[in-house]
Amino acid sequence: MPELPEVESIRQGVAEWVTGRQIGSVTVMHPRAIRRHPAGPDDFARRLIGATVTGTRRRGKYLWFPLDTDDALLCHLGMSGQLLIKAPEDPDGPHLRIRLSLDDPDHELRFVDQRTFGEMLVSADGAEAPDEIRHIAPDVFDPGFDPAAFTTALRMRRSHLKRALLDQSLISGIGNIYADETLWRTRIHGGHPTHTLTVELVSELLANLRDVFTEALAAGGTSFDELYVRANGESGYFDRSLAVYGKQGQPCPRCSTPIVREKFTNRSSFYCPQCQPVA
DNA sequence: GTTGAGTCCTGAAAGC
DNA sequence: TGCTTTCAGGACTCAA
Repeated sequence: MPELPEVESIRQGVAEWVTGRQIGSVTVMHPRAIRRHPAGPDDFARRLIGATVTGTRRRGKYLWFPLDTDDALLCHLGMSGQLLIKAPEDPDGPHLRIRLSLDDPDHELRFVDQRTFGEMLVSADGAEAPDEIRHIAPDVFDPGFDPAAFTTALRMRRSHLKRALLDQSLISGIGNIYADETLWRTRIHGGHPTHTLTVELVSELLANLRDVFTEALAAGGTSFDELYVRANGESGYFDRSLAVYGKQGQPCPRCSTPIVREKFTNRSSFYCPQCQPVA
């Protein structure tokens, strides 16, 4: 499940292979992969063919490839999306959704997505900042991220903390795994009312979030199965460092109390009932 | 503004 | 063994 560290690992992995490369051909194997490109696969391909990729950028879980046409190829990996650099002669595999050939005879870019929650689209004039993600807030590593503004916005919410952390219009890049890990490090329950949070606690939360992301990025991301791999096909190994996510019944690394799993906003949440008492 | 439910989808795992 | 059901997740929509 790609969250910020996984998406950033993938961005770094594909950058050297696509930057400066001209797109040769585009094949859309599954229409759902471009469902937010309403003009259809022919238009999708027409806008890409002949364009040169000028870089790779990311905001939260979205990444995009600015093009020399001022358009951008925007991508969200959803639950199971992968961007892979492959040799053209490598077998397609059953979940190949989009293939982009480059002016590099030995490599091509493939969008592979088992569960088809991921998508690509061409954003018109989106090279600098695609319109389609203008509602996505900066992530914690974005130079435009304002901790004071985030703290104010969070405390003005009448919601629960975990739900707010997963709201990409408030802060981006956080998914279920890193939300649970950050909450555990901050010793706070996801159901904590946002309007009762102190400034100091939000500051501690953000510091822990940065730490979790930084450590995960250094590990190449979290891989539970083959659904997340880096551009070179290798798995990340941060799952070995997870304290609570997926650890129900196992001892809390801090106090040895068994980790609890419960449904929260239609998602599984994992927490230590001793370290993170219900608010 | 916020919540909760529903939708999309696939494949593994569990249940029968 | 084979079929059916459940589950996992992110983004989005919609009714309340």
